[in-house]
Amino acid sequence: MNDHVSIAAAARHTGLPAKTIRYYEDIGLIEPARAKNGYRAFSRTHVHKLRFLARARDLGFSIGACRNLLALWEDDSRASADVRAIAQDHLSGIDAKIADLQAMRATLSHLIVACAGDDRPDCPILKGLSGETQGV
Amino acid sequence: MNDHVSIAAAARHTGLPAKTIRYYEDIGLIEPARAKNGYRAFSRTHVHKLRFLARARDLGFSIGACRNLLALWEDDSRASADVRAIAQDHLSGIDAKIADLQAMRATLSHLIVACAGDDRPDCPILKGLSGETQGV
DNA sequence: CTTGACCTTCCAGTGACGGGAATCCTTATG
DNA sequence: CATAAGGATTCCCGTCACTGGAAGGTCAAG
Repeated sequence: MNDHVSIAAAARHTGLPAKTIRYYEDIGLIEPARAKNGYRAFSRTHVHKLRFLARARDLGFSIGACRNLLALWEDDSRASADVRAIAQDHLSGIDAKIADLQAMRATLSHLIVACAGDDRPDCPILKGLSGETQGV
Repeated sequence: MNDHVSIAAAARHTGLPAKTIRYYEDIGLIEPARAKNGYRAFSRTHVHKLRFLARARDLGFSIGACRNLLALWEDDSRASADVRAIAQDHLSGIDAKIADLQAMRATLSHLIVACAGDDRPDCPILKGLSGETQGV
């Protein structure tokens, strides 16, 4: 019992805001014990889980994916293929987002390069946004 | 009056869902006229504005940035520098996001490569997420 | 006894819409 | 003339993953 820590300590150990930890309890990701006064009491295991969650979120996994990863993490008889599938899926999503952003970046930087950026009103960026095709 | 079109026609002309057009009116981006029956009536100018918004959103500009761009677009005495500043700012944001995603991508793909992805429980991905440093 | 640092719950807001209900307007058909 | 279909309207809730803040309970120190 003595090795349980408060939410502020759990926050310090994991880098997560206390608010976020409460939220994770709300949505059923963790179930910390309660002290007699009603305060949350986090065991070492819970802190470890929270650190796992923090890292997974840092890597961009959604809460849903984190839930699945956490379940696999706790399942000693898991198949690593299941974990890999989740990670691979997420990687595909990341790649898609990168591709989208790079396409935006390309268009936008073309427009920016073409724009004088002075005090005159003539502006290729606005022209591009209003649909006029730019000469190459 | 006759050259005004319904919201469905405006949606067709711009590629925006009708719901989105109503939302843009809600937040004050456009102010379509109303027919006697209460239906929205979009002039050619409004459709043009909506197309502008659609393209700007496609390039990832936030609604706030779109509002500013639209104001500059309608201001004949604008300075192209102001437009350029908004675009440049957005480009920086895109670059930051790309960098974030590429960092995630790097970590994640290392973990995926290291994972056998078979029916055994041993899994470098879970180990990585739980904080164990992987040997290089 | 009070102050201040914690902790609790609950409610509201974020960005940019999307889904769906309940209702109204117009036109075509039986 | 009744009605059905196909649009249009407003309004409210849900999304995702939190974040901020209010109102109040708990505890150790001075």
